[in-house]
Amino acid sequence: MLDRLQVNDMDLPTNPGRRTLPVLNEDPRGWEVKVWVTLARASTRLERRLGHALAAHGLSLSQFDVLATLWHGEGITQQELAERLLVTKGNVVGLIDRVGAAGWVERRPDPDDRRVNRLYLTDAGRELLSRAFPGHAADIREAFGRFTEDELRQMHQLLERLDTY
Amino acid sequence: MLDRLQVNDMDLPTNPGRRTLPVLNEDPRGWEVKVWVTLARASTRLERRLGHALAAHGLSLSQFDVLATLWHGEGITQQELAERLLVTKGNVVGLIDRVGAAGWVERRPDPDDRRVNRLYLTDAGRELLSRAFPGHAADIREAFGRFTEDELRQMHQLLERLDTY
DNA sequence: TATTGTTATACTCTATAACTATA
DNA sequence: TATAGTTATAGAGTATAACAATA
Repeated sequence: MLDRLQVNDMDLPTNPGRRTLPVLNEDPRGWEVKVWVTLARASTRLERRLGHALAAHGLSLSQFDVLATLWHGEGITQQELAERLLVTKGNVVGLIDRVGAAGWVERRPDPDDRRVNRLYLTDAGRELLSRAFPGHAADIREAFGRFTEDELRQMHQLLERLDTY
Repeated sequence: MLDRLQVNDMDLPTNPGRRTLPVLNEDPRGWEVKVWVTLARASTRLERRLGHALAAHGLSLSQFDVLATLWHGEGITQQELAERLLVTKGNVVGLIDRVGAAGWVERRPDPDDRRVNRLYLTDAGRELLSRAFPGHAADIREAFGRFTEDELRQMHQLLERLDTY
């Protein structure tokens, strides 16, 4: 497994197209900023690591998200996908163009509403996902390996509440 | 405060109150994947919200990170900045070019090692940061507003462990 | 009129790698 | 030889906005 990646002449984790991470710890009155900094940093580092692993399959993290979303609900519209991925419908066009060009996803016109495209995994897409997912899940489990199940439940509950504020 | 964000001609749910984004919940044996999905989603949503607020100051989240990092340690080298932001030194050149062009950061040659640049906030940069930071911190506090201090400590502790796995 | 998807534009960020000038 | 920074390239993601087709 790869712990670090040779980048340039410097050791760094990787992942394309995504943001760097925050760094500001000095809020005098509360833990909120500290928690956010740590959250963002942990998230970024995991994104880099997972993104790098997925790159071996020719997938970006965003593209993996598209495929995994379709895996759960084939036949959704581009608009629905946009809402789930928290991006605009304009961005979805580009995303689907790319995974479509790779042959993993296809648009099918909705017979009842001619404005709508419904999205489906191709056989190749399903196959790719079933090839990529196990390692991906294993990487995630490794990252969380030091937590007890109780702690994982706790984390999940806290993050759900944060996500729905 | 903004509850929804006007994106395009679509209302993008800045807080859809429900569904999980990235996207794979079916790991039969553990909570790890679920926790990661929730973590990534919460992080993404907060990034979007905070990034949008910072844009009012002409700052991207990454640029804010640069400024905030220098606020903590002016005089660091580009290489050191790269390590703190978890990006390559090549990427740092672009980052500093941009915040430098805006007049917020300057490179000064190290007198003892002529390969090295040391980075400093300009007065404008310091002023911008002191203008942008309070609202930024307030947004963060608002996002974490539903947690008790005890829960915040808990979260921080859990995320620190995750970050250093 | 409202909605779905498309197109166009501009910018930011990231990855990779070769290059320079120093040390 | 090794290190700090630069340059070059390519691509991905995002934000914004106007547009066409359809409802």
